[in-house]
Amino acid sequence: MQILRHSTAHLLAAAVTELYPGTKYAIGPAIKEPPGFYYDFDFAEPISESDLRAIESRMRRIAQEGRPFEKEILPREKAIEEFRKRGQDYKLELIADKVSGDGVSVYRTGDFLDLCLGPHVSSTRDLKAFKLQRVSGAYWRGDEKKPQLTRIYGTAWQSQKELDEYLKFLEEAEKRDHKKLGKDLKLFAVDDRVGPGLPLWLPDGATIRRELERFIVDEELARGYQHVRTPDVARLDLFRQSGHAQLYAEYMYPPMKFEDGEELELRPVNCPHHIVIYQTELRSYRDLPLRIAEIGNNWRYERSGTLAGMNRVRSFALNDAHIFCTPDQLMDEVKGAIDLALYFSKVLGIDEFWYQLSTRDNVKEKWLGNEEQWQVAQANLAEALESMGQQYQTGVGEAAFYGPKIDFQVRDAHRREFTNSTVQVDFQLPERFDLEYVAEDGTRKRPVMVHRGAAGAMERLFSYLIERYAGAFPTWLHPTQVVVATVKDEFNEYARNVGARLRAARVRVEVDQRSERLDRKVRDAKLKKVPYLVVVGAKEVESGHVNVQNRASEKVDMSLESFVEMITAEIAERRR
RNA sequence: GCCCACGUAGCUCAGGCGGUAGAGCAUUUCCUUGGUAAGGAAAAGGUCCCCGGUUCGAAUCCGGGCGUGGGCUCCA
Repeated sequence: MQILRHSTAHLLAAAVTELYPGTKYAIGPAIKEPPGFYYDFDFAEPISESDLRAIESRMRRIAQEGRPFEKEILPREKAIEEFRKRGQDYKLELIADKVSGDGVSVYRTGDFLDLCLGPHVSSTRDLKAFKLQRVSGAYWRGDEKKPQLTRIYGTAWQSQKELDEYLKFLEEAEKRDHKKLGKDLKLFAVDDRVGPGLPLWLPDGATIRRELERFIVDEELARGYQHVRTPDVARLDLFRQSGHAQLYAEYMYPPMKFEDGEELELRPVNCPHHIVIYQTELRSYRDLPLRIAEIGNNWRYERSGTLAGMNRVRSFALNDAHIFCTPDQLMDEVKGAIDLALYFSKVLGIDEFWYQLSTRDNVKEKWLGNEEQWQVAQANLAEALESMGQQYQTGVGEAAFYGPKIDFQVRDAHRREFTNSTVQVDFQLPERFDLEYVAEDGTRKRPVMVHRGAAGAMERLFSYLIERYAGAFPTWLHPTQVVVATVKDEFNEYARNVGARLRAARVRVEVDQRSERLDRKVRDAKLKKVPYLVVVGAKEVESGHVNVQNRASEKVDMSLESFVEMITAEIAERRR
C-alpha cells in the first residue's frame, strides 16, 4: 500500500511536470495517517485547488498509458548532471546532503526522473484508484526560513471500492467534527469580538466540563493530591526565574507594564505558582511526595494558523499537577501518574492511544541542565513504561526545555494526532528555585519534580470526547440526561412531577411541555442525542409509570422509582 | 506567521457578469391536543465580515484588513 501511494506521488509529479513545464519537484512520500501521499512543488505560477481536476485527469491518462517504473543506479556525477539538466535544484540539494557513496538510485516513469530508493509498482497501469485532495503550503525541509513550496495532497487505494470507502469515512468524520457538533449541540461558540482561539463554553458545554472536572478532582483527591487555586498572572520575574521568559518566549504574551515599573505576565504554565506553594513552608521528607494539583488556566500565544476549534486554543485549563518527591520516590510517582492517566482514559473511553517518549536533541541552547540529569530522567520514564508493560515510540527534540516527557498521543475523528496528556521528569526547576526539604539526617536536600497533566487540557479533552462520542455522551456527562415528553397538554402536570422527582435525584432533566405532537418531541430529543426519553400519557398517569426509551430506541415501561434507581446507578458508576 | 480556499438572517445555504437580497430550519404569536424522528398559519429577522478605491450607483469589481477551515519535515 505504501508502495502504491508512493508510486502515485510520482505519477502526480509526472503529471505536474507535463502540465507545468519548469516546475521544480522536491519530495513526495507516501503517508500513513491520513492515508495517502503528497508531493511538494515549486511552481512558477501559484496554483489553486481548482487546478487539481486537470492534474488528476492527466494522471489518469498517464496511468492508462501503462508507463513502467524503471529503477537505475546512476554514478553520482551522472545523476547530478541529469537533475541539473532538468533544473531540479531541490533534488541536487538532496543528493548533496543525503546520498552517500557513488551510486544514486533513481526511478524513471517515461520522461519523468526522480531521485528515489523505491520500491515502486511495475507500471502506472497499477495505479487505479486515487484522488487529489487539497493544496497547501509547506516549507522546504520544514524550515520556515527556507522557501515555501506548494504541497498537493492525495489519497490512493488498491481499488475504487476502497477509495470510495475511504471517502465515505471522511464524510462521516466531517459529521463527528467537534467544531460542527459544538455548534449544532450548542456546546461552545467562537466570536470575532472575543478573539481567535478564545472559545466560549455555552451552558451545555460548561455542564460537561463541570462533570469532567468533578470526576478528575475527586479522583485526584482520592489518590493523595492536594488541589489548589492560583492566579492566571504573576510578575514577569517569576518566569525569568523558571526560564520560561527565556526559553518559552515565543508562546508567551507581552507583559502588562505599569507606570511604576511593575510587569505582570499571563502564565503559559502553572509550575512556577505551584513551586511557590511548595516554598510556603519548610518541607520535611515526611511531606514528600507532595502532590499539588490544579485545573489551572494557561495562556499561550499560539500562531494564528495553528488554532483549531477547541483543540488548539490560546487560553486553556490544564488538568495539571506537580509532584515534589525524593529521587527514591521518583519511579513510583512516575508510575502513579501513568496509572492515573490510564484510569482516566478507561473511564472517559479514550480507547486508542499510544505513548511517545519525547527526548532532547543536540541543540544546546534549547535545553536546561546537564547530560547526566537528562539521562536519569529519561531512563526513569522509559523504565516506568517498560515495567508497566507499555510500548512506546521516541520523539527526538520534543522534550520540554527542563526535561524529557512521556506524551499520551490520541487521534481525532480525522485521524490527526494530538498529545492529550503528559508526564515529565524535571531536575531543573528545583535547582532554579533552590527547592529543598529536610532529610531524615537533618540535612537539606533537593527534591525532584514530576509535571503531569493526566487528562490534558479541558478544551482539548472536550474536543476529543465530542468526536469520540459524536455528541452522544455517556449519561453521566450528557448535558440533558432525560427528556420527559407528554403526549398531550393535559399530562403536563404529571410530567412536571416526574421531572421534579428526577431533579431531586440530581438528574439533569428537561420537561418538554410544548403543544407539539409527540413525534416532534421525540425527534428533537433524538437530535440532541439525549440518552433517555421518557414519554408520559394516560397510561403512565394511571399506573404511575414512565415509558422509557434509550438511544437505541428500545422502549420499556417501568415505575418511576425503578427508573430513578436505574439512571442514578448508571450515572454514579459513570457507565459508558 | 506563511500557502490555498471560504465569509449573505441565530443555523444550513440559494442568488447576484454593478441598480441596496431569498429559501428551509430555528425564534415569536395564533390555531391544533395529536402514543414514539418535522401538524398548520402568520409575523419578525440582514451595515450581504470590516475599511478604503473605482463608479451616477458596490453586497457584486479592485486593494488592504479581520475571521474561519485545511496544511506547513511520516523525508530520496
